[in-house]
Amino acid sequence: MQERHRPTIIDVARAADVGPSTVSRHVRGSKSVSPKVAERIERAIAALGYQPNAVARSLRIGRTQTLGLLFPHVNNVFYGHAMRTIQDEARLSGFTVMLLTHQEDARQQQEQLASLKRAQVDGVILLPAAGTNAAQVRILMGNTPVVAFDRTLDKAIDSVVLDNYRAGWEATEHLLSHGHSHIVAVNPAYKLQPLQSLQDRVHGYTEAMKSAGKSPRTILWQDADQLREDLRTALHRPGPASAILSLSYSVTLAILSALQEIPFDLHNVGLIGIDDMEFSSFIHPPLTTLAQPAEELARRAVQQLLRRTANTSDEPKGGFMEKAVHVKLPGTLILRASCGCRMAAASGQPQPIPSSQVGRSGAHREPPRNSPRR
Amino acid sequence: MQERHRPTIIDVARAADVGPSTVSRHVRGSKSVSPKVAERIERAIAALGYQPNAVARSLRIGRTQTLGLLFPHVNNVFYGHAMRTIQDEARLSGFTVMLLTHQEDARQQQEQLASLKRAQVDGVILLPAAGTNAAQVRILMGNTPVVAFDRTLDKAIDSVVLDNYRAGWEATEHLLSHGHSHIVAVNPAYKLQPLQSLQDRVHGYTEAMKSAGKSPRTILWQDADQLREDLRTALHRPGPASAILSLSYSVTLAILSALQEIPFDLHNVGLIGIDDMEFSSFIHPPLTTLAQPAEELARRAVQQLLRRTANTSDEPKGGFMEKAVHVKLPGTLILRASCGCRMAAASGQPQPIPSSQVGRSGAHREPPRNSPRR
DNA sequence: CTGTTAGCGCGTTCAC
DNA sequence: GTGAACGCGCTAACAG
Repeated sequence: MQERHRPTIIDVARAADVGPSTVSRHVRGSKSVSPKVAERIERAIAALGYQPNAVARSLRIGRTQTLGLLFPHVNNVFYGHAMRTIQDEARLSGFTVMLLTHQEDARQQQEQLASLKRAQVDGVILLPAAGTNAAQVRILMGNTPVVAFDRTLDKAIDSVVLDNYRAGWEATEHLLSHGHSHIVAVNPAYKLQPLQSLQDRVHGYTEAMKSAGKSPRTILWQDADQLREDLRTALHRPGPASAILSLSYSVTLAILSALQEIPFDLHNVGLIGIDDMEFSSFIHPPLTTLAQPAEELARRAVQQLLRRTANTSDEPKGGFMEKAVHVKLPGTLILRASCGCRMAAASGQPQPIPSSQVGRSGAHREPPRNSPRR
Repeated sequence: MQERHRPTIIDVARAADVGPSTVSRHVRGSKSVSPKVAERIERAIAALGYQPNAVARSLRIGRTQTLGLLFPHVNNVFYGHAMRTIQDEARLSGFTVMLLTHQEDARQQQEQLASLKRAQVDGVILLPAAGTNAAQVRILMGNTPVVAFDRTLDKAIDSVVLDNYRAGWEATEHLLSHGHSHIVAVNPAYKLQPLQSLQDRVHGYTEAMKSAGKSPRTILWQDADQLREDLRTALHRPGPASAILSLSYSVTLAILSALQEIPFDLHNVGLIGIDDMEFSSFIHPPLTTLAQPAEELARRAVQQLLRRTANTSDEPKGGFMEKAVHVKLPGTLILRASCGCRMAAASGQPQPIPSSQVGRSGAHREPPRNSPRR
């Protein structure tokens, strides 16, 4: 014999012998309810097992207290870590998070965005697929706030990203400081428009090389076979590359695979990957990486989004919405052995150092104050 | 000058000069709307950029067309893969998915479940935290269908899991077939009640060892230091262990760390991990694993859940709800080098074989037909 | 401090 | 085939 019908606020009101609005006030924590009444309500709630219907509440107040999260996928420590922090941070402000993935596909991304829009989320944190049309996103989302995460989208849309130029610069600097002079960078070859973030990393690399008087060389990764061959020649030709800079997570994976097939022992070449991996320390030698400040990025993104949602519910009269804000945070070099820091490996523990300090150490030059072109 | 107010069905009705209910019928694909009227409505929708309000609709029809997904976290290939498939599968039936994480914490899990309940999801796929009280879950969720994924919860709650007993058995068998006779299994030491799935794997291991006339030995992993020392003694004592069976993803990670610190070269010991890892092939030697059939598990879970939601909206009179169904699927041994299959390693490509075939190959004995105790 | 009333946007009878 | 009216569960005015 189970109850046919979820108890509503009215059932509770009846049971506690009060008006529905009093129950409503109480459950939302208003202090203007007398202790004795509060007590009765409390008991009624417990007795009936009442739980407020968030759907009805949302319809009434016009907000869902839900944030949409649209990521490419989740098989990446950084994504997972960011997602978790976003969830925690959102919960602190009473928001829940709805996570969707678009698999790096712009079409799927639009679909998912539409479904977030229909679900009336109060805002979305978007890690945009390559080739995303920012204008389309804006049109589709109307006045639902969007903040771009990890990859910028448009100068009109808030963003929170790694300082990619600096990341490229600093990783390169570190390799140079180990005496490597032939450093080759590996970048994905995107069919459509390339990712700005990756471009920036390349640019950081290029500038660091140039200002050290070395000539930059980039390998584009299109498929496994081609990458393997390109790496083979780069590593075996006269005046061979002595170090590799991997510009992204997926590229690092590809490089590792390729090296294994050549086969070429990682011990004979320097390697730094931008973006840390869960298993960086299990590679031989353990991989030095430039890790993104996941928590901090996540927190900033949520904060920015919540700021917008607060304004959105306002009338957009007078001041309207402020200009877009673009947050750019430095990464952290995690020194393991693959860059040439053998001592770090021997000591057992990797030595994370904020990359913002790297630039100040004697061995490194400061990168230019501002990343070029916005 | 932007529109103050999202267009509603009434705005569309006015613009098309019809009644709201006609618009409603049309948008939901009813055929009983004359072509000319349909045309007018279509135009009005496009002109206003109307999008149905899912919140209002949900309130009205009492369903949200949303499935809740509650996972421990997402930093695990299997989880990520499963999550993605669940999303795809759900979308095929017009459902969207809301993903939350509980960080292996029963308390957080309850909170998240409550929030799913409040959000009125039509069903939830739960990968339960260790120490979950099944009764509590049932009470909290009321008649919202729940299916346990990857870990069983209770015989009254639907579940879709790997055949863990068989997995333990087959992984052990494979090690035995390489001539290893001192095989040690490593299992996490849970503070609270242990996970049934892990118990089953241990049991499979134990039985396989016994029926081969060997004596099973299990190491419990409590913390890094203790594990390292236990492994050290197991590997160095007279009559040393020649192979290790890791019973879960996180344990494999711990073992890898420990081995690195001992230090002990993986080439001198056989190792199989239950649950595949993204980077299994980058370990030296590449790691043989027993992978879970993520897509199939995911699909089955969604199907089972949707079957329940269909019945739930029914009146629970007559037949009421059928008995819980428990799906158990075999895993797949992915042969790389760490188990002793050197040839597989040399050929470059790992050789996945359905574990259901393993038992039939000459070198292996059949596991008992049914897993013991339910 | 508390109860009454009127919608939020939509789907669904039920008449026409 | 089509429109009018009611209500899903809750909150935000208002009265009192």
